[in-house]
Amino acid sequence: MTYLPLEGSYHPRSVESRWYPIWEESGTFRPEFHPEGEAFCIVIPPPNVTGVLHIGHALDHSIQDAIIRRKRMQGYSTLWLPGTDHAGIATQMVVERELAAEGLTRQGLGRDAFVDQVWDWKRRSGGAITRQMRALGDSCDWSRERFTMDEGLSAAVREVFVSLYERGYIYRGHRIINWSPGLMTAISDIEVNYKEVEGSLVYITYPFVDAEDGSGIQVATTRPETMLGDTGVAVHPDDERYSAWIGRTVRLPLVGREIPIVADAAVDPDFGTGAVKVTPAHDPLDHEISIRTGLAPLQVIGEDGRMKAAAGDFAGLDRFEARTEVIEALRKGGYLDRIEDHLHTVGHCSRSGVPIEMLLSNQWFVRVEELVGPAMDAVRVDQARFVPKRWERNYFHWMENLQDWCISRQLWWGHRIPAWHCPADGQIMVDRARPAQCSQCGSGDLKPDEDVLDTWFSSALWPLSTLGWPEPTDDLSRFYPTQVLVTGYDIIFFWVARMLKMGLEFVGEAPFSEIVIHGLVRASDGRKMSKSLNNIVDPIEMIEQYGADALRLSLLQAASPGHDVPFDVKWVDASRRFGNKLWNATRFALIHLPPRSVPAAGGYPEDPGPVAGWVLARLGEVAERFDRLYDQHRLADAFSLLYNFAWSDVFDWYLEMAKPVLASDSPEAESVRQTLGVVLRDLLKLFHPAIPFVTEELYSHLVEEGLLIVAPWPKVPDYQLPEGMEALQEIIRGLRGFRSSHGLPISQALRAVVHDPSGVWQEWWDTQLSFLANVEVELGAPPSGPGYQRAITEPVEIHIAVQGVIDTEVERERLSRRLQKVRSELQKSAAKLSNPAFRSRAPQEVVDREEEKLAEARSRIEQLEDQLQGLGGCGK
RNA sequence: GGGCGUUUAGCUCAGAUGGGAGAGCGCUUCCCUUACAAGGAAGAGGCCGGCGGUUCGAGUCCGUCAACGCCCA
Repeated sequence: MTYLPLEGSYHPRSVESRWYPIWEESGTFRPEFHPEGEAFCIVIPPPNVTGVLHIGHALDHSIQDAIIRRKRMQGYSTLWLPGTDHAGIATQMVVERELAAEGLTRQGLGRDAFVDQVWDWKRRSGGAITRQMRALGDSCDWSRERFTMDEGLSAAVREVFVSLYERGYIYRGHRIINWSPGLMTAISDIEVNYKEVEGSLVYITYPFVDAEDGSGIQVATTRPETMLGDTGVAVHPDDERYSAWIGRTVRLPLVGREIPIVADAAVDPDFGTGAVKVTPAHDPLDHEISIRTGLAPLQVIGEDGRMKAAAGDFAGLDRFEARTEVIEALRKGGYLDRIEDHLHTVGHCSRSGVPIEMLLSNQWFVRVEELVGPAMDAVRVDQARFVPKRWERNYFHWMENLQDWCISRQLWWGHRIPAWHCPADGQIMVDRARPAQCSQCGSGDLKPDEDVLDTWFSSALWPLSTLGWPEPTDDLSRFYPTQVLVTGYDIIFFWVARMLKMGLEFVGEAPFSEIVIHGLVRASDGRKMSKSLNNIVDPIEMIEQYGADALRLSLLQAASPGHDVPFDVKWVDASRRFGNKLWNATRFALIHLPPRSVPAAGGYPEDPGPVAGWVLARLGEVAERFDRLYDQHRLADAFSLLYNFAWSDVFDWYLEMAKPVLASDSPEAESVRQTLGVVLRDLLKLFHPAIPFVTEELYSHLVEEGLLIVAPWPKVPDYQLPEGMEALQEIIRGLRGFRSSHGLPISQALRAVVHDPSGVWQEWWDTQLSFLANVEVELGAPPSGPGYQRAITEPVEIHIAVQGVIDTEVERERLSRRLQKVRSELQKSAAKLSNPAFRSRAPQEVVDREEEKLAEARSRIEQLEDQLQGLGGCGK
């Protein structure tokens, strides 16, 4: 293969388009690439098949890919299992909208034809997600891609449903659920958005049946139309205002029904009048009260949001029209006392935007009581650990307050509930396949259940079903339980908890050992991204503009574990600039090294000189800390550490210090050149999990052979930190500061005499000072007389020949400022040390360090004062 | 009402186990030095939300108050 040199600057587009197919075709994404390695598996939180990736996915995937790529390089048999979710409601709506554009409805089409349409739609547009994932660089095993409606996964759903039913954990019940009149289906809590609404509180009198004077009990409600379905009035048992009235009967206005006043502790005496109307069919709390007090439910609002026949004169009206009409009728009848403005929260269907109805409905439920215990224990005993740990508190809190889970949905797109009804005798049969006949009456005329399952039901099985369960597959035994789950805190309840419950119930093991929780990506002002605020950032646009690497790195660096991530394009730009920097550093290396000459592993010099030794020692130190942070999933800290090391230690210091050495024919040149190669190679390796494309590209120019994606993870040998590097850096910074404050440009060469009474000077400093500070030095006694200015005092004295070019006033200011600083340091140390308690109770090493600081400050002050005095001599 | 989180530089945020306040961006000044001006060098800027406590020592631990945010009811 001929070698094409690197372009002069970094263009993410051309680099990123190249590598993905190479990686994929080389089989590196598959666990089989490392058949002997220890298994390491992450299942992806499946994105919604109807959707496109948003910036939150980009964060979620960046973290997963960063974890999986490092493990792959460490030799694990890694599997990142991709897939998508069928997203019942969302998908059905998308297709219905499409049909509507052609003037069609799903009802018109019929169930089977409609479901065919959805599959067709999925085939046409379901690939958007996977294309975007490739653009992001996600290194998942596409050969194992799964979809929740795949046959295998559907079989898992049926198996679980039937098993849970047989164990008595699934039942059909008549309970209060969230109902969307817009979509005509039960919906989950997550699909309900609570919004503050300016409503009103309506005070109504329900007259006592046995009172001649028309007196009665006053109730307050935000939903007067529901009074048509009232079957009682409840007060708190301890409420003295009403205790005498408990047991009396009132006549329901407009309807005439006689209903009792009952006592129940769930009533809030401070709300309204303290007496509440009880509508068991339309309010969960009322429903509970009705069960305790024996009040019968009466449904007056229908599933279409219109009043039912039971609403009498109001039947057929829309629920909001009915509200107005009821108020009017109450007014006419003299039952209406007053109406107050009232701010309250109303649940809206997140998909259709319509206010939801809580209503009593026949639905399928999962009883959670028995499933909760093991799922909590698994977290309690660290079989599954939340990272950061504090999220387990939220988890426990939620698990302790669980309600039975309504799993049926009145949709057509989804897993059909494996139940059959016998019209003859009403018998319901649950089975893996259609029963031949009714188990009770023997009739062969059975009707399948019309409903489908909540999408979360299949999501709850994701780690099991994607690995092949209930079949005893090789993947299942090799990769279950998985190692890490990466997801946002917003779905701990809806998803993570349910996976834990199902995994424990059916396999007896938690599906993952670590649950890495990240936050939500927010706009740079901290607000949520939303269409209405018009502040949504499209990750694909970011990729086109700045490159996937830049997007990934900026997200990873900004995402401290478990916290929300404010997003700013500026960071992406900063990351892209980092890519350019890395690019150019590699170009620099390739000036001094033949292309593809660095070994894929090892190659560290045995006996580096001070410059190479320093950077190698730092590399080792940084790599170790980096690994430690990484293992704790503190990726933001890990990559920030690496970023700063790369830019400051390697690019700003090492590359610069390498230049004069490489230009010389000193014996050190070879190890500096060699080190240049291995340090850059290791940087590329360490950075690869975050910025896979650019690192792979640069690696291909630098390293002999092999792909970076599967290159061995760095193992840096121990190097002693050479003496004198920090002192030299201090001297260079001092000289640069001196130049800067006196306006002496770097182009102006300076001469200096170095007085080194303690003999710390190292010969190699000469070259570096000449190159990095443009100062030629000679060792000698401190020169006396004018024409020299002492610039640095620690650890040596440097007297710069200035020949009258410096401004003594400026220098005086500079020194005074420094003096002030050192004096305050001295004071601090002195204060500490003069405290006898400090000396007696602090550890000896802390005291010693303080002593050192004190001594150092003293000598610096002396020298600075000396210098200032010297200045005074040359006039001001 | 219950639970959780946040409060550190102009902005956005790091600061394990208590012991010399940090990064990125922004700002000021200088420099187109042969990897990179998408760059380099120097620099300014902080009663670490308030109060109280523990401790020889608190940004860090405890209590309390305040503001903001999220979740649940």
